[in-house]
Amino acid sequence: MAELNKSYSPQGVEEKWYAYWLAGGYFIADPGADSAPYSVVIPPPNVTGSLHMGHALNTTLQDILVRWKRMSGLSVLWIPGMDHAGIATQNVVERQLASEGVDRHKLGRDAFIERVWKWKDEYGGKIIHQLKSLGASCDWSRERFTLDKGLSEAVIEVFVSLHEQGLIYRDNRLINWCPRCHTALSDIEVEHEELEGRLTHIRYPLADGGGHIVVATTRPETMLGDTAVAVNPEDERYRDMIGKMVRLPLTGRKIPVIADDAVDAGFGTGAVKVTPAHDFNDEAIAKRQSPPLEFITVIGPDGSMTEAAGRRYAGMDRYDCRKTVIGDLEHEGLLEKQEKYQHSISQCYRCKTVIEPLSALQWYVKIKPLAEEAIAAVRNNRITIIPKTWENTYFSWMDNINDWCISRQIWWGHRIPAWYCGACGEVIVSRTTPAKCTKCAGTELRQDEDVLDTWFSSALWPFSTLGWPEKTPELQKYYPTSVLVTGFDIIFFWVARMIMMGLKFMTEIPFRDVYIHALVRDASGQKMSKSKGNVIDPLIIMEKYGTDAFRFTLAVFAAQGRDVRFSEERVEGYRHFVNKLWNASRFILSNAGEAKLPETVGFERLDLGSRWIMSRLAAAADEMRISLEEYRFNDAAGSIYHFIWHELCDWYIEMVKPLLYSETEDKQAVQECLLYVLDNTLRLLHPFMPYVTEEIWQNLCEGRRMKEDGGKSIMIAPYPRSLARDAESEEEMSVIMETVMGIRTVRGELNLSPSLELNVYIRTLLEKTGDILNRNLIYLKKLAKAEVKAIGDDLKKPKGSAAAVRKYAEVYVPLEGLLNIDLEVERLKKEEAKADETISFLSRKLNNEDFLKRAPKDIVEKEREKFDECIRKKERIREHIGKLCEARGEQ
RNA sequence: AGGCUCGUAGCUCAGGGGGAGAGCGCUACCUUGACACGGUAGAGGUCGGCGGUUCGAAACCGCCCGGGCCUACCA
Repeated sequence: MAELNKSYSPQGVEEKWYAYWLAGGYFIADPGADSAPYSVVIPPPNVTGSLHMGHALNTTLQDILVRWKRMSGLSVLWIPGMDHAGIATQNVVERQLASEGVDRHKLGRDAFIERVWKWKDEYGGKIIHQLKSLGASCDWSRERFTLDKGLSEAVIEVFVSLHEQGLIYRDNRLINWCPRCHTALSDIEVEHEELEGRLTHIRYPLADGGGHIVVATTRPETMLGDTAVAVNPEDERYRDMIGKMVRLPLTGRKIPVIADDAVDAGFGTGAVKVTPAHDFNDEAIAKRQSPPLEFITVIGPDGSMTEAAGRRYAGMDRYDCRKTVIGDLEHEGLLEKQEKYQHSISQCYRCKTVIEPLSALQWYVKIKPLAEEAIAAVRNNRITIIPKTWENTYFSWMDNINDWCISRQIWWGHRIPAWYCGACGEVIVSRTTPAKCTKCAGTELRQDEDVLDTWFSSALWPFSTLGWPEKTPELQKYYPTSVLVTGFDIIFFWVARMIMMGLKFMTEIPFRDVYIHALVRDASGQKMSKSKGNVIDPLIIMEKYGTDAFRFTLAVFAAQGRDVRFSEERVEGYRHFVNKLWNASRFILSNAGEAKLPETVGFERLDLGSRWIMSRLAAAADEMRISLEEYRFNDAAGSIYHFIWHELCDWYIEMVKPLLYSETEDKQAVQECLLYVLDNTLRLLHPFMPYVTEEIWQNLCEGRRMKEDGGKSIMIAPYPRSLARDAESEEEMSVIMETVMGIRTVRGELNLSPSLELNVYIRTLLEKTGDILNRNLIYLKKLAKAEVKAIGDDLKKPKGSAAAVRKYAEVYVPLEGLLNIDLEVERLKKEEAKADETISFLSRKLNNEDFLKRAPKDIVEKEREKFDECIRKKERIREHIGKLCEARGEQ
């Protein structure tokens, strides 16, 4: 065996084992396997992306599940891949072009797309390497990209098929337009932000000269496109004006005063200017009127004013125009006032540019019929959302869902499979490029210039990545997938749409569970963002503390329903844990002698400590399994942490040292037990800390495996389960532990040197105690540095002794010559006071008739026992104090 | 405006009807042959406030205060 270094350093280790796993093909799924499937599709990161904390958490949690299931014997497939991120990627490449003084229109569509692919090959997919360094055990042989040939075919199939079923249609209405990205966006791609703006009050003179009507607006520049002023029909103030005309300032146009219920008489002046072409509300009002109001588009796709805005304003940027309009109104004496006003503005989720509602012809998915089934799937628990509280979010969105605008005016993406006939205007939607018009047989066909929303293709991800529409073995074996692990921010973008599409095209849910994990924030709870400058780069953390410590920290933080506040100190803390494990392993391996790693260890030949640690190992394994089954990653991590540090290291390793350093018959059994426990511990921990566990495990196995037939890697070693518990040794061990801690408390509280061996007398209070202690004196000697002088149930406390009073026993430490007795008296008085508090609390409770009558019997019984126990304890403490005072008097 | 969520040790957070837990930090002592990235013993908390339900509330319910988030077409 190679000598292990004194402390663990991850450098080199991580790369080595990742390469080893890849070479061994351990990540690769076998659809032909007999074992039950467990499959996960990664939420595909953007091709433009680089690893952030969110990815790190997301990937770590999936990897934990996947490694755990793989070790548990399931046929595991974890599909990785990336999303082509239409708008984001196009933006990146357009910026690149701009720096060369070119724009995409100059370049032309084909050349541009070629350029994006080139970019993708060169820079895209950085994140894939980063996922690998996190340890992600994805099946890279099945990596997919949303613009792959296969996935593109799936997209076309779905589009055409939905169109055939009347679920995709084309319509002209207001859309969310990003003037910078130059494309339409769906409702959920728009972010709302509360900002302080201004509410401008403008006078619109009545055309008949009889006064004016004041309207209030946050967007004065749109007045140039007003086609009405609306008031509430019930509003007495304006009732007479309905039907009259007003003169629209700065334009000379005359527009009517109309009535509409949507107007809130209590807001502003109670009169609203109506700009149907630039406001969603106004559009609705316009369409409700009969005849419908006119739409005048005064702002163009680039965010500047159109000719229709008037010669003075045409070509102006919309914000410059706002200033100009206000100035002009003021000049004409029509500006009533401007007041500060808090309101929310809509911005593009990619570039934060303020959205401009524009009227345009776009493609839509008719969503209600799809949503109904998707709602039902969650309602009937065919799909479980964990934590359950996110179901509310899902339902409330799905219940109020609007049709999905899926066309984007960009080039990078799946081009819409629709063609327009130049001769007759027919729209032909087709899986293949049509040769001639289906209506007039004209050959002058032009394909739609637009591409589909990126999310349209990612909605198909759970089955398109498995080969659909082909009937592949993968699809057969691994659909539906087992779980989707993701953040809440994309419940709408994906989860909901994946469910709709899965149900529609596979007639089956896409995943059984949806695990919604937290958002990673900075230490003060702020969302990490580049603009705030509070981003912590996971790669730097991994470099600094090691990937294992980082992953473990994420897992420990990942409690359900709460966001993660990331703090570097905790990563450091868990790096210490990695090092602790490393050193414990180092100890075990260097003290295992010639022992082989046994496949099982029989309890009968083991000492108490070994039986105890075996039982505790079993307990930890059970806890971890239950926790992982319920996606309680933090609890699973906590269990193994506690086991390794506070049971294996603090107690077991310490207590077997005397055995290992001597030549007793028990020695080999202990060595085997140590190896066995280490082996199982590493396997339990492996899903959380893949690298260090592999590194140690390989050292452990070298030359020590009884059989050489398996064990190439810990990642395919069986996950421990159903190990045997042993209640008796746990019970016995707790007697030892209590006793040891009693002696240590005396030592610590009285400040006796750790190197000083103490003479100890023990009075046993339970029948079994004496026997247990007598059989295990060696542990007391080692763990408490105590020489036990006498044990007995009628033992008298030696004069001038300190005492520790426990449930099973009282421990006496004669202090003669060790220190002054005053200190011990003081300490005991503190204990007495504590006991008094407990006694008074419990007696109040036990004197309460209602409690005795109504509380469950076993609780009452337990409280009574506690009370009795406490009374006895107090008596004993008093006794000790008395004796010490006596002794002091004699001194 | 609705909805969700959080408030527990100095800090970051678990827990959850039967007198409070972890990590880090802090104090004292300790270079004991795995580990000072360590060991032992401690200190430290009216579990945000007020009501209610209950024999019993930090936990369940209501209100309030204070954070955070998500939805929504009040111009």
